[in-house]
Amino acid sequence: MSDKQTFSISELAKEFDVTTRSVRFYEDQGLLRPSRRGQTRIFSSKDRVRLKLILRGKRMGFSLAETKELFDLWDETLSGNEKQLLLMLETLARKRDQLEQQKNDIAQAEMEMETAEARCREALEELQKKKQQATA
Amino acid sequence: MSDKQTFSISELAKEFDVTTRSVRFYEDQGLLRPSRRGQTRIFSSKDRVRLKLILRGKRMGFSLAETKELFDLWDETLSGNEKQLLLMLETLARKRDQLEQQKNDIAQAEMEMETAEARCREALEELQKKKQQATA
DNA sequence: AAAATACTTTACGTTTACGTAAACTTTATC
DNA sequence: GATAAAGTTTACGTAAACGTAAAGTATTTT
Repeated sequence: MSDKQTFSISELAKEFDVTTRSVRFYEDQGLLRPSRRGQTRIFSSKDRVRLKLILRGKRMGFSLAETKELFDLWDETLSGNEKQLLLMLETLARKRDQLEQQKNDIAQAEMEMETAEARCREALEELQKKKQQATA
Repeated sequence: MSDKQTFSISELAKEFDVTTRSVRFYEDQGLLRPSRRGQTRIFSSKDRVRLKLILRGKRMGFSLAETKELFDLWDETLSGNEKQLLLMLETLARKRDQLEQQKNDIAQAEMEMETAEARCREALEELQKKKQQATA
């Protein structure tokens, strides 16, 4: 199934639950590079991986431009010149800091949500007591 | 320092490194509710907390509308009626699922960045070897 | 061969989250 | 009392990420 070689635009759109409009937009912005049979786009499994990365990036709050930068940088990195390799390492380090920040944010949010939930449950119990008193 | 009771718009903007424009915009959208002395906004420490939450929300990929919903919901929750309490609990549960998803995304991203970094380092070592061969 | 289906390009519209400028008031400083 | 500094409202502008037609092509199904 997933080791399929090529994909139509609607196959990808369906699989990842996005519109074809979005997929075409991502190509427009240089994030995907499908080949063509006539006019029709043919997406490779590499495109598929990239689409997955794009969407994960979005969920993590990355802009398309940021994601594109990473893609481009990685492509150049593969060309194997030293300067590009070092640049990539720097970029990776910065992104890691971002991820650390996000993990902190999430941890904080989780804690606050736990205390919020606890308060809700307490308040609910209070209400139950009053109900019982009313019936007594 | 931080137990100050009131804040001017520029104090808050400076502390959180945002523009006054943004702060006013957040008020416009109903996320902050400063009082006034004449025309001038006076922010409470509650507003300050909310601003912090807004910005963390943004880093986590939340829209202002989403954050506002949470604020409003929490305000109504405090009014203590049962329906609101249950609604809040539901909402908290959904948000938790979101956080789980984000944690997964981050974990994945971290793994991929590690392998990317490893590849870079390998490629660099290759280059070093070739350099040595060239000098030999 | 007619109709439905899937794809295409072009292009204007929309929402979010502000930026930026203009014109004005209030408060602090020299 | 002038002038700078910090605040205000009003309003138009903008970048990002698509939505939404319009109008056409290509293929498949009936």
